[in-house]
Amino acid sequence: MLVDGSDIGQRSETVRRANLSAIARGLHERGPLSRSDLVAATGLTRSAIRSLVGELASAGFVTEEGAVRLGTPGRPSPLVRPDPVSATVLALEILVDSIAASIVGFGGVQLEHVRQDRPRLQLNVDDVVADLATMAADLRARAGTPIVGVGVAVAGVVRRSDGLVSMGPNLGWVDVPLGARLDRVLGIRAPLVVTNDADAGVLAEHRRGAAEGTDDVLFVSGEVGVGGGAIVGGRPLTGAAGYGGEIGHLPVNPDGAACRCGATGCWETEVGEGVLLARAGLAPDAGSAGVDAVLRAADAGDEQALAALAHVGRWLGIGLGGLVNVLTPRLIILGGLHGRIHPYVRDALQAELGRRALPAPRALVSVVPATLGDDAPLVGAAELAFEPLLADPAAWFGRRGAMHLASA
Amino acid sequence: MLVDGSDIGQRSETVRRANLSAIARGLHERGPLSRSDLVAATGLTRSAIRSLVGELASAGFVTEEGAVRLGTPGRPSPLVRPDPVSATVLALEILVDSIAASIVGFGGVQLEHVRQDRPRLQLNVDDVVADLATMAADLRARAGTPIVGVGVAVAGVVRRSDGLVSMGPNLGWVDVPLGARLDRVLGIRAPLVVTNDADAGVLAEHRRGAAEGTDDVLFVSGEVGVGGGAIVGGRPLTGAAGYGGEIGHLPVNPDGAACRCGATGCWETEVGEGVLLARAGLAPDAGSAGVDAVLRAADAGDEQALAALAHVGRWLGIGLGGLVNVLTPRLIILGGLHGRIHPYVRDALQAELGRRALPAPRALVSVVPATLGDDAPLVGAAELAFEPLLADPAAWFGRRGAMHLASA
DNA sequence: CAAGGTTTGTGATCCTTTCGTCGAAATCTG
DNA sequence: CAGATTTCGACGAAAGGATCACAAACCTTG
Repeated sequence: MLVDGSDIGQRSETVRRANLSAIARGLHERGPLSRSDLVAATGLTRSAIRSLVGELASAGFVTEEGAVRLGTPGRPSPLVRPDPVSATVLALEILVDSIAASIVGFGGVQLEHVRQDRPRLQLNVDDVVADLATMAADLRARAGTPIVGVGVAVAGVVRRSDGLVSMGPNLGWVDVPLGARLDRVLGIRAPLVVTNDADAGVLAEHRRGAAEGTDDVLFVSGEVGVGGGAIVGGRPLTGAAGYGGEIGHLPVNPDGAACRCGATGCWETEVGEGVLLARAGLAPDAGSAGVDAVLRAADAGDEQALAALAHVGRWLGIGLGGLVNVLTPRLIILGGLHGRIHPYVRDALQAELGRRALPAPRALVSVVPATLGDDAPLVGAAELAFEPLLADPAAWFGRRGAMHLASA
Repeated sequence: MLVDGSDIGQRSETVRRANLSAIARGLHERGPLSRSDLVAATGLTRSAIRSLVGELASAGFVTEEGAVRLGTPGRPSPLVRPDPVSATVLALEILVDSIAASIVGFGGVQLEHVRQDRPRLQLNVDDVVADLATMAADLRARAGTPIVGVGVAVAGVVRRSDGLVSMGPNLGWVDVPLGARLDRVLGIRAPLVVTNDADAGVLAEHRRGAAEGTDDVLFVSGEVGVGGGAIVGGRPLTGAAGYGGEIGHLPVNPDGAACRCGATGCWETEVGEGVLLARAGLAPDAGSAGVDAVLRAADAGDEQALAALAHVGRWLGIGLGGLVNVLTPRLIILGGLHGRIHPYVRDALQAELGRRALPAPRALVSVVPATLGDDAPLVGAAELAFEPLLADPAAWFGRRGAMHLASA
């Protein structure tokens, strides 16, 4: 019997929560701000800001530093600095050829970081979970900070609600209850959220990368498969149940090659790593080193390599054209494989994009390579893990996150 | 220097606005509710509801009726009823073969309605604008109600910010400043918003049609072209600048037929009306009557008609499969042509959809025909026009909308 | 028909949170 | 050093919902 679900009745306490959240979010996303910056940013009065900042400070999340004089007249405003060790999150990443973990502090500072390259095999779930748990325990011991959330980015189709990986074609996973398993093994009493690697990637680029300040973004991340994530109107595009953005399986050539998903002619079958390698005359599973070889060959003027890149570029443009018509992003970010080959495929891509996309949306969009590299999903997972804290900082005032306890 | 843009500082007056908005929206979308229903719906106290409803009542937007006894123990709660004539909107629709106008009252009641069929020609902008103005003036004179907003749905690519129709292939329009022109001609001092017909359609189905209560919806409306609109996470999918959802121009067959948009192999070229008619052996411009003929022939077992329908059904499934992977809707609504042929293409569509969509999102989605018919865009335009009122009812307390004035 | 239970409306008062305004403090400029 | 500028800190004011007690209206039961 809800009127709107979110538009539920508001009370004065709601206001404080929202304002506290706005301040915490501002500090987390933009770094240290003076109190007067916060006044300007929120439109609240100095009195209100003082009270709110004071609350955050006494809870330990921020510190107030003596005013820095910056040459302007008037009494200088003290700097409010998010304290990185007051609240941290654990971010985990499961990609096709590596797993990684990091601990990120409030404000976005990476405090600890480990990456473990893995042979590109079908990764055994038990091994991955166990290894991540070890890595996490190690990092936590080193950092010694309270954990307020856990974010996991995985190369697969993920149901947000419970972290079920319904399908991870490149990992060989089917219906793996990753969220539940990690939650049990890690024993961290803080919210855990699992998401698709590209969805995490676009969040990362939006918060701390090429898409800062842009509210309509499409992120395409090509590795073995092609993943995608989007920000639409400033919020992540997650469809029902939190699946969503599987743009690699857009049918672009229905009578084309068979795809690992069972269909034929998915976008992935025209722009994936395997296609590029095969068309360049290499083994489709030559991996990252193979891609390097293709690019070197192209630099040297090798016809076959250039043709392979042209093919991928053209089909990138075709698929992106369709996606531009549907989603109208202002920015398309190419990550992973496609970020690397961007300089080589740019012209073919743009030509085809110009042909496929409708003029009006076409005029708005630009295509750029990603700026965060391999760590994008990890950064995004961390950002996602911070969400509960940022949405309602007051809820964390009592408990200082999960320290070292596994019991209820 | 905004912290979030929307997450701007909140104050106590924000709370009242939000609560007033929640009540107004609840009444508009659900119809009359008792005060105790509102208490349950919003989570506010009886005192608060009393005060808020009182405010709406004294502004004239709602009336309170003597309690209806419904057999349950306890004091009966008076019914709060939105007053349809207290605030109305003007909705306009420009489709390929008809234009229409209606006046819709608060609560969603259609008070006046006119539709004018037009020969399917390139519609002259001046004529359309003039005719709509006449229709609107006529309706307004008959209704005599205050207008709080104007919504326009048009079969074209629309920039929301200013109502520019950048392209209306089936109308023969290019870069028509429809919003500005209508605003000038109508002379109504109330917000005017222009939107794509399919975007309006999905909003209508979401509020008052097949998708009530479903937060992830894809609406496909086939007429001469193929339009689309989506609701994602409860909110309309409008990309940058308010373009968006042009799913008819998804490339599904890059080496296929030429599309009116200039590209080749757009979805539209496989599932549009012209394709169905041509494959059934009729003239591609036989229009609605032609479609009827095809369906009758199919009923009679005509091979060619059945094959044509099978073709469209198959390609519908292909395109929808891709869109399911990207957007993960819970419901796909087929409107216009595709709603009419749904019974005939269902099997081919489902078969192909099952093959193209990934299992997880596939399992969530169902495909149904639209329930609102030709008026869907009109209803959606009205809903959109109500948005300013619903978002902040208090802003309308003083002025009772625009009555009959054209001056500033 | 009367008594008791249940639900809701009403009004007074309290609590929370922000706003507005004051004088004081800290800095730059001339 | 005086003046201008900007901010701080603190106080009371204002707004709005919550709480509580009580009355009203309905049902059920004997």
